[in-house]
Amino acid sequence: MTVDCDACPLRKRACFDPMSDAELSFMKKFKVGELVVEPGTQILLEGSNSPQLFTALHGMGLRYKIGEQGARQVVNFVMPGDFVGLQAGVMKEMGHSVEATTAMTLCVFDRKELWTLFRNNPERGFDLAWLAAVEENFLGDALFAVGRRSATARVSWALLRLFIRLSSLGLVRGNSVRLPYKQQDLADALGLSLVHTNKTLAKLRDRQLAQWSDGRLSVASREELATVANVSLDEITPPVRPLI
Amino acid sequence: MTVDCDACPLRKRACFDPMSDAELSFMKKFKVGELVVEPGTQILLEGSNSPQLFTALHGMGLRYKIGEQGARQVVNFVMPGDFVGLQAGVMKEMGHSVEATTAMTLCVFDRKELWTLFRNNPERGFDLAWLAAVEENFLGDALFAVGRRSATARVSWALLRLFIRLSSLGLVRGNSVRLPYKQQDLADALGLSLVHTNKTLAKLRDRQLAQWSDGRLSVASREELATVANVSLDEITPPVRPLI
DNA sequence: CGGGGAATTGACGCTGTTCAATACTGGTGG
DNA sequence: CCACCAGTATTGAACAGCGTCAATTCCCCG
Repeated sequence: MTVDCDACPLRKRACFDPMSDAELSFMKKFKVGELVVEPGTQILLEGSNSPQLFTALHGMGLRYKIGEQGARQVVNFVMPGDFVGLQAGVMKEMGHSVEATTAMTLCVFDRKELWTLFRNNPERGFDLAWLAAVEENFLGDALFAVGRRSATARVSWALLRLFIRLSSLGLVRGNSVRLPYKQQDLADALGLSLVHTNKTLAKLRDRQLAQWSDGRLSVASREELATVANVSLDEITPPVRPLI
Repeated sequence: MTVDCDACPLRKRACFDPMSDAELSFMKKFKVGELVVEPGTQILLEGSNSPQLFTALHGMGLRYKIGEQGARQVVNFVMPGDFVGLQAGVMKEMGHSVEATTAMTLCVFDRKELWTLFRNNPERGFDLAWLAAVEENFLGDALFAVGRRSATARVSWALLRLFIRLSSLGLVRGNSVRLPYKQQDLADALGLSLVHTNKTLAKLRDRQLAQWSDGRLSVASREELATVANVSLDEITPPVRPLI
């Protein structure tokens, strides 16, 4: 009982480019199935060469790298609409692992068909390059945050970015949204220790800037949080992007 | 007096995929000229939408972001064979600025032709996605380095990565290579202060691990430097990649 | 009732920042 | 030819942001 692309709940979101009929019918062929996983499941492993590519449909996850001594760097958060496995599809292997944080369901594509995508559907190929460029752009921002911002600004930046991203997906109710990660995940994304992340979150809570507890994130004023994070709201707002 | 793609000195390098005759003839049409700039010249500006895309032919440069208070984060180093402007070509605007560190000459492409590239030359389109994926992969590594490594390991990682990269371009003579950057550039790439970068470089010099002075970098033993950097040599070695 | 994962909080100190002074270089104008 | 200057590299000293260690609490689950 899989979701038909015609009825895809993501397509209608304003944060994605509208899809032409031709593209839609191509996607229906391209999609070969669905993957449903429980929380904690590894979806892709760093260094592996998966035969399958995915687009997240429901649920949220993490992209991360593990270092020699077990240090973990979270590279990005996976949300509905995200394409997963581009590196495996285009290069030899993945540069990071992907893991489900909540229960997830993902559209499954056949890696071998990726090449026919580029040949027969150049627009979709262009879109894939777009996605890669957006990801590159984000990682540059993350690098800036980790390299050049204080702990308070860093945490503010991350929370605001997550909040706005979830907002564009239509998941924010009022001024709060479900954020099903652990403090350790955020710490590993920002290059901070768990303890200091916790204390920084407490400070933001005290200052009424952002409240994240029991898996829900509330942001009273995006503008104030942006001020603390030291970013302008529009440089943090993701562009409308293709859905694949 | 521009360089003809037939005679392109980069194409022969083993670090680039060989180019078919068809690809070669396409590149000759795609290339519309050359840009020659002096050291310090801005090539692309963050947030701008350049009508032109480039491939570095000679010389070296920097990709970087500037924050609100003038903080700078170097996002990558530009070397011969690097494609510059992908983000501008595929998204609305560049996510970072690009500047020439030395004198540079770059092949110039017309941004409007990018779309015909995807349509008429799917292999080249695929290659562009590949390049974007490689860049994404690198930024993930950089994020890991900045987020999770000590200053000594970080500097070692960067020097080793630069060294190996230049080595694959055939620029290393003996065990040393020209590295025309300032310590400030390296500091801004690694999220360190200039002072501490300087002291860390001095330590590596004392320990005979890496010597970088007067614009030349010498590495006696890649293995030892890799040990200090806490990486394996092959995870730091760039893949053979397409040249565009 | 017991156990394990996550969040929280305090104490302590190391790693890296900031401030500041010095030296060295090539370039410029008198 | 030399004084002067700006940019870069180097080094020392004081300080602080953040990491590490450790203890406690809360909560879910068996």
